[in-house]
Amino acid sequence: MELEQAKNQFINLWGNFGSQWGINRSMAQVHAILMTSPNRLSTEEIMEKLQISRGNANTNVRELINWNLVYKENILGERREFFRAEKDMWEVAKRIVRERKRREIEPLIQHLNELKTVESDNLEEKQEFENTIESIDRLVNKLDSMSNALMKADEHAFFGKILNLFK
Amino acid sequence: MELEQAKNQFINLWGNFGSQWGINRSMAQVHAILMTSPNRLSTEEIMEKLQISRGNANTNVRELINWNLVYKENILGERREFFRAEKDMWEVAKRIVRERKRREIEPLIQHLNELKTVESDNLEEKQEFENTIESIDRLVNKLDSMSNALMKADEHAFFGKILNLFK
DNA sequence: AATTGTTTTCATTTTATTTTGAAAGTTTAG
DNA sequence: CTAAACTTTCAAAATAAAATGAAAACAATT
Repeated sequence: MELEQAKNQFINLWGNFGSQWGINRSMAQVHAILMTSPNRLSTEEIMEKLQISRGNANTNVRELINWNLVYKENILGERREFFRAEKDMWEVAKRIVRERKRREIEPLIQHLNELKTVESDNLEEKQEFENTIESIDRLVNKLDSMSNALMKADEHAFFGKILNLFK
Repeated sequence: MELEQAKNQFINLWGNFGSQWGINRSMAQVHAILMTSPNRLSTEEIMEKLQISRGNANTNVRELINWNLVYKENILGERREFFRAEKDMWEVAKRIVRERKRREIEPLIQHLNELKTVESDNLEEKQEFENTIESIDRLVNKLDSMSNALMKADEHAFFGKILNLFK
């Protein structure tokens, strides 16, 4: 396949994939274009290549910077800003996990805690509700340990070996 | 907190959480109401409790059944259908992972494979692109092994112990 | 301190997604 | 067979989310 065509397909693919996981299409596409570009790009170039507006490009680049997936990078003697994506995908994955945990899982745990004990005359319903919340809470904590383990997996080579045992 | 209030908060919480992860709000809410109900519910009751239309209730119950998170369950002598949610949250998590893998990750792997080799005169860009795709491919496969391992984690008690080492 | 190049903001518009509800379809039972 | 009970479908409406672009803000340069 021709490179330009492949890039377009990839931008498309990554955009769709993102939106299935609650990341907006443009943000994923900006990420895609930066990931596949050998050099840093200006806002102008991003707008151009993705055919999106200045506001859209700006917002999503900044959002990617918040997620720590993209860096601002100056070019000597150039006034405008250039952007470069983190290219180590394992690093990217870790940062996404870290960020979604912070933004979504931790608040979820907070809220679940508040729902752990309720008052009611209907003992059966009360029990059922508390069981459900308790069960979700255990799950969330389990997933939390797992993700912590995984985030450290690459520091501990033997973890990778263990994973393969379960294949 | 009073039970009814807590249930409402939970429905809300679960609905929001779902939509951050690409599951639509009503579907997550139907799931929530079924998870916290001690008895199976009819479409009518779901409509009533969530204040949603018949079409909406029907569509999302069926979708949950497709995801294998909800069962149709008859009551003797009752003509209409009743629904019950899987209550073991670890089971729920496994089914969601399995389903999203099947629906989203496997097609992604397919597409990435098609992008693995490209033709271009611009060797630097070609290289950069191939590296990125390769890197994503490795990541996706790594995550795939991990999720396979995790899905079996509960069958292998010692895996859980290992996870804790990384805490 | 005025000009120019650049970034950011945000009210409005556009697009995408979700929900509705009436109609069509299906099943059950007399 | 057919009426009643119930489920499914889907075009249209409502809502939510994302994108636009012009104007404001900012920063560097003269």
